[in-house]
Amino acid sequence: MGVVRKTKNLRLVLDAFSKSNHALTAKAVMTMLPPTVNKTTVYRLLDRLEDGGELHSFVGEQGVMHYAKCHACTTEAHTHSHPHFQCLSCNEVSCLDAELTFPELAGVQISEAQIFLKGHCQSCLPT
Amino acid sequence: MGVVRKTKNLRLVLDAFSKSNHALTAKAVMTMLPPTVNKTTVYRLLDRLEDGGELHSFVGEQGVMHYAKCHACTTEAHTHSHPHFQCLSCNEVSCLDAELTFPELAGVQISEAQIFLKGHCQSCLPT
DNA sequence: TTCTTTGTTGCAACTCTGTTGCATTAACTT
DNA sequence: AAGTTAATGCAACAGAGTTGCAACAAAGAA
Repeated sequence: MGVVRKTKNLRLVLDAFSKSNHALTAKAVMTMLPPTVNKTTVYRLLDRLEDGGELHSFVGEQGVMHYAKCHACTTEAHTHSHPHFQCLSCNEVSCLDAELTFPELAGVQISEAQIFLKGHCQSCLPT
Repeated sequence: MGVVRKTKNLRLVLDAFSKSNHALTAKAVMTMLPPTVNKTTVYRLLDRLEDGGELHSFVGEQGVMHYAKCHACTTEAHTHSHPHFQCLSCNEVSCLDAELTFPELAGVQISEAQIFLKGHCQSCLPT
């Protein structure tokens, strides 16, 4: 039990993430798949891929789940503590290659961090 | 136009935030109010208080909106860029008094930051 | 190849957070 | 007190995500 089958839909979802270097919502993935694919299937595929370590997820704008294929992370070391970034011009969400360390904070012991940054990406910055 | 009236419900919501030093969800606020108060009213009160600078909001766990009364912030300078913290034991969400500065990150210009940390609070840490 | 097992998909219904339009009520002004 | 305008309740709705179940398809066994 627990065997993940490499179905056509699963491959299509992975293709979608390979094509765009950005993070995608379930809704965004659906538009990149044949319209015959049910939304329940998409949610389940994303869950499966996350469990399998091929994607990681984080809460983005408006509390909507985003999924991304992280190039820096291996299946073994899945410390997705890198920041995520949304450009205020093009609205694309992407992972940033940076390790953030936190200073000692008032009496609390930190074990996880979710950092969501907003600003302007390289393509959208005035030259 | 635009006059915010100090109604009974508005005062009750503010009281709820004064009583707990933690961030509250709309749902949590509802349980602290008389059950006769409609949920729509609660959402509107929270919006009003945020517009008026008495509360600030942020996306917490599971993408759910949290509201908090921040002691460090004045009405003029509402840079709610401080981190928010959730204890993995007691699940309470609170504001941390810390200013975070970000290092230069690969080609992007950062203007906003949402930091959500998880760990263990002082009360829940083994002594 | 065919049978059987077991994982996958589609569908419909549902949960949960949050919003909107509209009629009614309550606060503030004069 | 009367008029104005904001606040409230209600019902219906919207969007993200989940669940139960029947039908289907992939992988292995015979």
